[in-house]
Amino acid sequence: MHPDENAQLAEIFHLLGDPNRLSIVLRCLDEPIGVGDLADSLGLSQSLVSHHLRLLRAARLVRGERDGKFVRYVAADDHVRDMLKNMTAHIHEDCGDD
Amino acid sequence: MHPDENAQLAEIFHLLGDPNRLSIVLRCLDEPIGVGDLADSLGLSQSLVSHHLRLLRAARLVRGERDGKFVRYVAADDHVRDMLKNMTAHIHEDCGDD
DNA sequence: TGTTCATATGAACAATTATTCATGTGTTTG
DNA sequence: CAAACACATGAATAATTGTTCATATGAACA
Repeated sequence: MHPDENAQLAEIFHLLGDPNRLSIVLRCLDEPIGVGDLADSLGLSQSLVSHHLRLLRAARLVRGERDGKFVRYVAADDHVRDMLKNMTAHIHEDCGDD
Repeated sequence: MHPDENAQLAEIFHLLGDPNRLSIVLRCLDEPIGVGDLADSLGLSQSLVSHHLRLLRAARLVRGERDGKFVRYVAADDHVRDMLKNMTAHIHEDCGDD
C-alpha cells in the first residue's frame, strides 16, 4: 500500500473516530437530514454539528443539499454507505469483551 | 444503533485513524511480524511501535504471540482482516479527488 | 551470573483537536 | 427593508493524544 493511500485511509478513519462525528454520519446514511435536526436528535450544539459536517464534507463522506432555508446532509455515495454498514456489521458480530 | 455500539465503533475507527497505527495494523494482516521489524520497516522507533501495539492489543485489533525473545503481532481475527481489506478496497474504488 | 537482545512501560512534552462563544452569511417572510 | 430562522465560520479554550527519552522486564547465551 502506497504511503499516500495509507494517509488517505487514516484520514477517513480519523474522521469516523470521533463519536459525535460518527453519529452524524450514521444518521446521514439512509436519508438526508438537516443540521438542526441532527443537533437536536444527538443533543449537540448546532455549531458543533456544523463544524463536524464541514470536515465530513471536505473528506467527501457526506454532501449537503440546500432546500430553501435548510441544508440537508446525506452520505456522499454508496461507497460510504457500504463501508459503514459493513463496519457496523462486523462490530455486531465481534462482540467479544474482556 | 445503541450509544454503546457507537462508542465501540468510534474507538476502533479512532485507533485506525492514526497513520502510523494504521500502517502497523496493515502489516499485521497477513502474517505475524515482530516489533523490531515493524519499527524498522516503518521507520518508527521501537518505543512508539510498542505503545501503539498496546492500544491495538487492548482493542483486540491485533494479538501478540511470544516466540522466544520475540513477540510477533497479527491481526486478531478474520473480522479485523475482512474489515480492513474491505475498507482499503473502498478507498481504491473511491479515488475522486478535488 | 552477568551481558546482550527484544519488547514494554512511565513520565514529560509537543502537537492536534473537540468544543464553546460570538458573529457572519444566506433565505424566507412580515 | 427589517426581523426571524437555518446554517457557517473564526477565534479561543480545554482536553486528548502522538511522540520521545529513560528505564524496566523478560528471554537467550556467554
